[in-house]
Amino acid sequence: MILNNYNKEDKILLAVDCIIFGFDKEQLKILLVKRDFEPEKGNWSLMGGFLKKEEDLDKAAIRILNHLTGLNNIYMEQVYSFSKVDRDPAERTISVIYYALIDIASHNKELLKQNPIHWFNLKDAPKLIFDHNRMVERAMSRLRKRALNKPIGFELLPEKFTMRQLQKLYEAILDRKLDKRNFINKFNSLDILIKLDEKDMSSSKKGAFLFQFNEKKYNLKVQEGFNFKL
Amino acid sequence: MILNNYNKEDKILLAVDCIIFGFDKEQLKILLVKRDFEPEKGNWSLMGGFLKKEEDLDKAAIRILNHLTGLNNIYMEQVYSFSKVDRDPAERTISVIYYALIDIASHNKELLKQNPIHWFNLKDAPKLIFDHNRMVERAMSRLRKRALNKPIGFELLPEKFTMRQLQKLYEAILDRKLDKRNFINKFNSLDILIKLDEKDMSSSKKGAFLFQFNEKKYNLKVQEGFNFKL
DNA sequence: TAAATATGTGTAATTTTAACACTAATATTT
DNA sequence: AAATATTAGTGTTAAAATTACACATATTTA
Repeated sequence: MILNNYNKEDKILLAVDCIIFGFDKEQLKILLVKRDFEPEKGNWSLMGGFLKKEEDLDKAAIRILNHLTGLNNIYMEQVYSFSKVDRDPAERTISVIYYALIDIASHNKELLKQNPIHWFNLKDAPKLIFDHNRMVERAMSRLRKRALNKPIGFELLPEKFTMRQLQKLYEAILDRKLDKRNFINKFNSLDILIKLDEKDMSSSKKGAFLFQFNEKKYNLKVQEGFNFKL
Repeated sequence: MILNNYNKEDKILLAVDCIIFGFDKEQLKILLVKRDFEPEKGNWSLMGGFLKKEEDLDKAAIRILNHLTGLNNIYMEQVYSFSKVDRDPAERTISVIYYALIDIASHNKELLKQNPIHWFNLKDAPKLIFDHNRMVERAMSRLRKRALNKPIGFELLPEKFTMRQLQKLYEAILDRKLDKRNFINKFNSLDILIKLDEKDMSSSKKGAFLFQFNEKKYNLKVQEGFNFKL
């Protein structure tokens, strides 16, 4: 009745496109690539590639990210599949999008090797090929939801960070100012940060204490039913 | 650099599987189909089909739902893509899942025409083929999120409903008891229901007032920044 | 030693959520 | 005709969460 004969069915190209978010002290950024073949040669694009027969989508996303940036062990998450018939004028292609989160500072060396890729501030990213701008929007909205429901600094900040950096990150993702005291109070009440003795002296004369995520404690609490909620 | 040559790439079968949720006074249900071909012939399965070259995923989901149930104008939403290499032993297939919401009572005539399909209570649904049980779980978790962030009765209830029915629906989706008075107070404060003069006499001697969603008002409020939050 | 700069801290008011129990209407039974 | 059984309908109070808000501290540089 349903899938009665696999052989008759259409087979289709399946692309994976990656929305790579990075954070660098102040601004939320996105990594784009200059496309070097037709159609749309020379225009800015997300990083993409095609799914191979012998890999699943998660693997493909990891492979594509790694191939284009050299990066490994990056947090990625599937977001949505785009499938308008004419979305790619060259050929019918479905694109499954993934977003990635990167702490720019601690990965910049690897990245800089690569040629035609560039970090843009999310706010002034250029027009992208095909439906890629809409993909970015959707990934962004997913990122926003995630930020409210899971701690996000694990991936998008250096291992040690100041409260102010953490706050800036949340402000960038949520795109609104947060109150300094309320933010700190809130995070303290969640009790998933470790305050270090070290200070970061780069941002002020007084210096600011560094913190770390207590991932172990966080995971334990989650197991016990804890629900992060900013 | 990236997608350098479309022709070299693998093309793959793309399935769409539908998780069809229904509600019937008390219970959240799911519509399943008995598979009538190999592999897994005779076992219960989600409704599925393959994407055709000339349609996008949303269209395919609508077509599949309609073909198997006769239903039209049903709310559907894309959830996630499943892609494990060996998920379908017959052939490499990616499956994009959609969930649908149906008011069972007002559609049962159309549905009953169809042969090997059956409503199961979600709680005692059978083991399904392939990764379909995991698909149901994921769709369910998406439905739960949606219920907390958007009014859901538009699709899963008859046009006119009692407060008690609405509450039962939310209880079924969220899988926990809610307090009657708090629930009503909350919904009243949202101010998106119309209280009718009519009563439903089927559930009690006293009768219960019927309500309707005020979709126009709801949409207006959303435009003005209103955020439904149960 | 004065000025400049970013850090760090607590309380009170407001809003939201959660807990909770009785009366009303009416059909059915005795 | 009265008693009973059943679901509908309604408000208040306590607790918790969120928001708003201002000044002293440490240190470098002028």
